[in-house]
Amino acid sequence: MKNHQITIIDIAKELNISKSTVSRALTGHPNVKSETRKAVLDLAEKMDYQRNMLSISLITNKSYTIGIIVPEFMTSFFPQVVVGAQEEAAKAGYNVIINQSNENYKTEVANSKVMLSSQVDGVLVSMSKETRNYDHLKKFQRKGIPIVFFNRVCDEMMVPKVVVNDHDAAFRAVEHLIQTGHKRIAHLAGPDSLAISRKRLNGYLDALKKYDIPFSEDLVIQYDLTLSKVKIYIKHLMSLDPRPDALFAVNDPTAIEAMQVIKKMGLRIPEDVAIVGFGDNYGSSFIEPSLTTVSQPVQEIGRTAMTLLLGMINKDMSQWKAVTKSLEAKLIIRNSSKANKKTL
Amino acid sequence: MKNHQITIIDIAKELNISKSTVSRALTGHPNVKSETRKAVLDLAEKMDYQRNMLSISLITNKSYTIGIIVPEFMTSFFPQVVVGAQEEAAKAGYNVIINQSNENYKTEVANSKVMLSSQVDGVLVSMSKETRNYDHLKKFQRKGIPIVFFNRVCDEMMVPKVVVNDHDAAFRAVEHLIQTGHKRIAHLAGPDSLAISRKRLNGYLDALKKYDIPFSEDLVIQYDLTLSKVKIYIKHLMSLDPRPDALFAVNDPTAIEAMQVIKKMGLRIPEDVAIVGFGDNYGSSFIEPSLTTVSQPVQEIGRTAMTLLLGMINKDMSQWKAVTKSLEAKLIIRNSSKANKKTL
DNA sequence: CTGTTAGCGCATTCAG
DNA sequence: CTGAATGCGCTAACAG
Repeated sequence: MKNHQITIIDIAKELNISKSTVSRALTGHPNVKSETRKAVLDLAEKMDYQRNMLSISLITNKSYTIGIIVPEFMTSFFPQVVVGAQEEAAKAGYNVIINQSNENYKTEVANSKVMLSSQVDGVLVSMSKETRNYDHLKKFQRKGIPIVFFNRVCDEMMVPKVVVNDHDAAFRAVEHLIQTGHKRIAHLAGPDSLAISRKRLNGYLDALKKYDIPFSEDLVIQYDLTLSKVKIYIKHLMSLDPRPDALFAVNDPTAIEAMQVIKKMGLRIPEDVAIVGFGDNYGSSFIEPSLTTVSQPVQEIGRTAMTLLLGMINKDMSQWKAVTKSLEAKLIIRNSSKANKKTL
Repeated sequence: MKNHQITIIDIAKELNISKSTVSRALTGHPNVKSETRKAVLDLAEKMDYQRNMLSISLITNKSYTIGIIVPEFMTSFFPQVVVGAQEEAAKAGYNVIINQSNENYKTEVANSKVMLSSQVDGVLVSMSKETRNYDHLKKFQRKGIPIVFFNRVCDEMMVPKVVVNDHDAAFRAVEHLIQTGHKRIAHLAGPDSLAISRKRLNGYLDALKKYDIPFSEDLVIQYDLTLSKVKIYIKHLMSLDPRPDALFAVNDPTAIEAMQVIKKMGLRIPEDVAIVGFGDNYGSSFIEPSLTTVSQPVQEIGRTAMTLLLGMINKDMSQWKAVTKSLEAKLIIRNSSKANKKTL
């Protein structure tokens, strides 16, 4: 267990010079004779010296670590965002520690405590679907630790956020269904606690409104994103009379689950029911029929959020701006929503 | 930028007692009068005190951080493994920092340096497909930092490893193809640098041998897992005369990519070509036709590897054992490999 | 150019 | 039970 670690002192002793000189040589300080520097560097290399970031962090009060809290890692969305964020952080010499809340409020609170005691220099957060109290997140603000939200953002907090144009994208998705002749469009929506659910729902409602399609309460179901429940809702929706001729799902996993159920019921997609999802998750392009969906610039979301965060870290708090970056999500029309035969 | 942090000193001053008493109270040391302890705890809570792990780590020479190096985050495999590993680490009070090598040797080396300077207490590694030199990983061993491999393991190093029974699973996959009447079975294999590629290839070869099917060199292509190249190989394979009647792919992404190409060529799956993949990645169950594949206990791989690692951390080096845990992967028969008509 | 000193926040001796 | 002193590995300010 005793990790005997090579330190600056070892190098100093070996070379019979002072620790500070070694430190200077190692950190590229100008005031070092070039031969001394070379000797130090060579020996460090030879002895396999690795600087101990812990002590540096302790002194500089910077850990060069960014915390990322995500709700889940099951679908391709969050891992992809993390990839983008990580790349950007690495470029700037920052490390990333990742915690997943498992869509669970308590875990999210615990995660944020971990981040705090790990002395992260900043956090990227996408909230769990359960989160309705934001004290644990506001704590970062209070402590002067920059926080940036992405995707599942917190309306209550005045901090930078990275989202996609959910409303518009949802609007266009539903508009597309309308324009291909669909009239009874159901919407399997997300929980009201998430702003993205509300925005997508509003996009749906506004599209109906624009095309004078009466809104029918029966056709909208808000659910908690537990995929296993999709079956119940779809069976219910498909048993309505008249049956919906299209479905707009709050995200791709929901849409894909719905498709399986619908296919098993013997209904044809898109002839009987057209489907549109949201997210362009992995698999959406090769499910049969391929899923019409809204594609989000996933990695870019991560990169943008991280860039925003790193910007804050290097600026004074007084200069922080609570910008909300809205990235472009665009509709990808595939086979699950071909024109409705009856009307074309 | 000035993160004014609340320290033990602040609490000590406020309560007019010594720092050591505060420290003792906070760490649950027995020798503290219970009212003093209560006062400290209450004030700490009120002042929102968070212990600074950095300094503790510096003293104890333990960072309570585990590094995980994975090749990629695009498919569902590694994120899922990480989920399992993280959960296990969290239970034991450990944090996880994740780096992806991007299937790139140099990045992997850089990652391992980061881990080292972050003073991780241990590392979980799945190597990039390019990695052929293991010095950067052996360095952990030399420094007494426990290392556990999973999935993409290093044969040269005597350390714990977590894998699945690749050979047997591949054998059974190919056996299944043979038993359903296929005779010309192609194999799109992974690069020779990865042990899993070799094991799966050997499983393929042994299955052919057992059933006296002559091995044809034409039918095996090793490739570097760059999905965009699959098209070329499949077109080539399908142009052979006689055409292969089945394909065993080294992993699911490869199989899925192959299926798309084959379908576009106008061939029917499984009638003209049966397909079997490996991994049971996300999407394999709902691609059309659904993909016969080998399912791996993904999260369990992560959990097992982390358990092994944590075990080492708490033991003396002399007690470390280089066990190789082989988890059970099992064949899942779906529609991409139904029996060959000609023979049944 | 180089050495000396102080101290980051905390746990842990050693004395009371 | 409590306080004072030491030091983890390193950087930075201060003297040469």
